[in-house]
Amino acid sequence: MEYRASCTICRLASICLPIALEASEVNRLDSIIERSKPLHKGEYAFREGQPFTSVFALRSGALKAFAITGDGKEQVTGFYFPGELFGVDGIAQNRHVISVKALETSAVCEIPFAQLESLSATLPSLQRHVFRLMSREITQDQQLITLLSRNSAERRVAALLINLSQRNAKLQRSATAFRLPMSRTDIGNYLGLTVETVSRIFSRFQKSRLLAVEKKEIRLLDVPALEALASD
Amino acid sequence: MEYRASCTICRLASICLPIALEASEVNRLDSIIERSKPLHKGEYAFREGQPFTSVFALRSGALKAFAITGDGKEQVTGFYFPGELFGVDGIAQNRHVISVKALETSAVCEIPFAQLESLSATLPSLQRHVFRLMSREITQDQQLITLLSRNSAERRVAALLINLSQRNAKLQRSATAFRLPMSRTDIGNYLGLTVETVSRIFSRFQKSRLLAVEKKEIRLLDVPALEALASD
DNA sequence: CGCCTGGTTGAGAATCATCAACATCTGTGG
DNA sequence: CCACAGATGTTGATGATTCTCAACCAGGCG
Repeated sequence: MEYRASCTICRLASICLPIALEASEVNRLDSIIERSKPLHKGEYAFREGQPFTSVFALRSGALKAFAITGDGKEQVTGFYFPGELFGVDGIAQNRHVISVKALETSAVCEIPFAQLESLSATLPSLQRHVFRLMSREITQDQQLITLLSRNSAERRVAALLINLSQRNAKLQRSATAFRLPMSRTDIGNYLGLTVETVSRIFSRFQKSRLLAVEKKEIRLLDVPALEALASD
Repeated sequence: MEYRASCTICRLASICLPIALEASEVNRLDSIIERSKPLHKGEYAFREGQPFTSVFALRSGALKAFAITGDGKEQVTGFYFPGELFGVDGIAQNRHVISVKALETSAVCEIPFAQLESLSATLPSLQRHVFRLMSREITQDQQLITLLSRNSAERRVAALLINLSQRNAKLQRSATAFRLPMSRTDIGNYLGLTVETVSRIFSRFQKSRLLAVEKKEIRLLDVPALEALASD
């Protein structure tokens, strides 16, 4: 069955945890990774409050991360695509502070953290890589903070589209035509906007020929203009 | 001179890196830490773009972290208080992606990262602690994201005050009366608000007896009400 | 003393949220 | 395979919150 795949043959190996590891080291990493059956849409990788035991890597599909706020509402804190690591939020307090659920059918690799820790201690490049992945998460969060802080709705949406485009490119997929795996509601929630505003901006961008929207399928028609909007 | 102090006698040892280390281990950590002369107000611990070589711990004073946005403006991403670790933003790309400068005279401990890495490999509890500190940074960033996402100006300010109060408490300082080391402009920038709005909210909170403001000195008069405002 | 930075307050303008109606899509069971 | 219900998305009208512009005040420093 497909989900028994090993890191050695995973086509994401070059952007996932095994990066910078020797073949023999990959095998050692591989041996501690658990691959369970795929997550269907709406199923959870883990939930907020749950004890932290593992970090995860996404092999296929798409996920969203979210927390429940004081007043019981959902707050989307991020989306994950193949090759990306998640679950490190739980290290600090030994339990997860966010929930992660599947936006579509997704395959995840589970990496028991205790074993990753001991393995890291003997594989300096792995240790460094784990540090690096966590640091990247910090960088991304800070970029989102910057985005949410006092930027117009248009800029927020443009920035998200450019970001998704870049992540698609990294996966050797089209940087200009892709499917948004998340709902408009999730996008709005993530960007600190209402659904209505997101919808209006999509319409506006479409009218001004920046992109073509057909339900969840997106085509970026004027990437430079979107980049300008996103970062000016 | 005071800045030659060692971890062993540092009163912050219990909340800083040495936490959970044996005495002999603390000595090994201590031996790699460099303590340079204090940073004066406005001086930098490091600047955005600078090669990443070390992480830092703040011993005294207060710092602010910020990035420069595409259009050349400052974006404040956080404040640091004694016992807190910073600089881990640089790990991912081997150079710093934010700048950190002193809001007042501050003493920092510099920890060369290469040495911290090798030491971590032989001290499991240190490795775990570094992971933990990075994870905490992620958690904090995500809380800020949640705060910035669609929350009223009042809630943002209340949440910051509560957060500062808690961090003060952790330092054995008063949780209800403290000095804001940062300017109103910095607060606004951090919270995604204009200076004027911050100022108005302080006035409003003062009028409704939630707090007493005298320039930078703050007294929280009704912590429960502020907490309710912050997290409802 | 006067300048400059940082902070406060006011009035008007703009952006985005809210409320509401309607359209479309999904998937479930008949 | 179709019909329908609930979820998801779009569009419009209105209003609130916060930004912008502007004046003014206080304190620190040459």
